[in-house]
Amino acid sequence: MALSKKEEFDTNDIWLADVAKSLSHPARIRILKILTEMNVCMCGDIVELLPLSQSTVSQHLKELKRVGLIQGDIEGPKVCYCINNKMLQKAKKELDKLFNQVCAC
Amino acid sequence: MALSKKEEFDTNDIWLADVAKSLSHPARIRILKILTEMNVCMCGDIVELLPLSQSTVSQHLKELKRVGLIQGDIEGPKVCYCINNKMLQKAKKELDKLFNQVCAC
DNA sequence: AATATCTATCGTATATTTACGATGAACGAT
DNA sequence: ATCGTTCATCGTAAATATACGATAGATATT
Repeated sequence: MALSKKEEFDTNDIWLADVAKSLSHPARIRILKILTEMNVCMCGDIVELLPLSQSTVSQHLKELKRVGLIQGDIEGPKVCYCINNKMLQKAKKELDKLFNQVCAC
Repeated sequence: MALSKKEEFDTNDIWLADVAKSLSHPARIRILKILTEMNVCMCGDIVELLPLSQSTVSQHLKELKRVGLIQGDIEGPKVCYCINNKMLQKAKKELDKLFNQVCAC
């Protein structure tokens, strides 16, 4: 694609698009739900619940961490993942704002 | 990537992920806002407002049409694009549901 | 110190996305 | 009938995403 033009858009639209991107794979939506149900859990727990390899799950976790929707705290050899409520609230708020702008809801 | 595993997930999660994917580029978020402001408009109008070529804008419109967030009605040589309120409402509702599930909002 | 466990990262293959110019199809106007 | 306008699609190139196995690093346990 030569050069991405994404950066030429509005900062907030770029951020919203980025949040949407992090939600754009069913595995990552499932991971958010799992982390909510379990409160906290390790990568290995999630691997057992998904039809994906450990390395692939790790990549999906990385993507969710990148935008800040989840956190990972190292606990010895394990990594304890959990929801980042603050960022999810922000995401919800901004998505709501978008939908209120573009849709007569 | 060999084979995509997306289809092995829950149908609703797949749909949500697909909606999120359609929102995962700032150009497409901007297009939704433009269509709301203008009520209806042609592809050419949008091209003038974005730093992208006509063919690229056409692709983005196609992606939004694919998930049903917008509609395109042919009017002679022109195509009249507009917001699909019904689908945006559904998207908003389902995203709300997700956030209410995964976040203590 | 050696071992087992857990997870991130590397290397790799393939699929998809993003971007553009060029072309062609559809239609209105001359 | 020809011309101009509008837009989708084709062909193409490069970037990014998805998936896996293998490996390496970190830390508990023995």
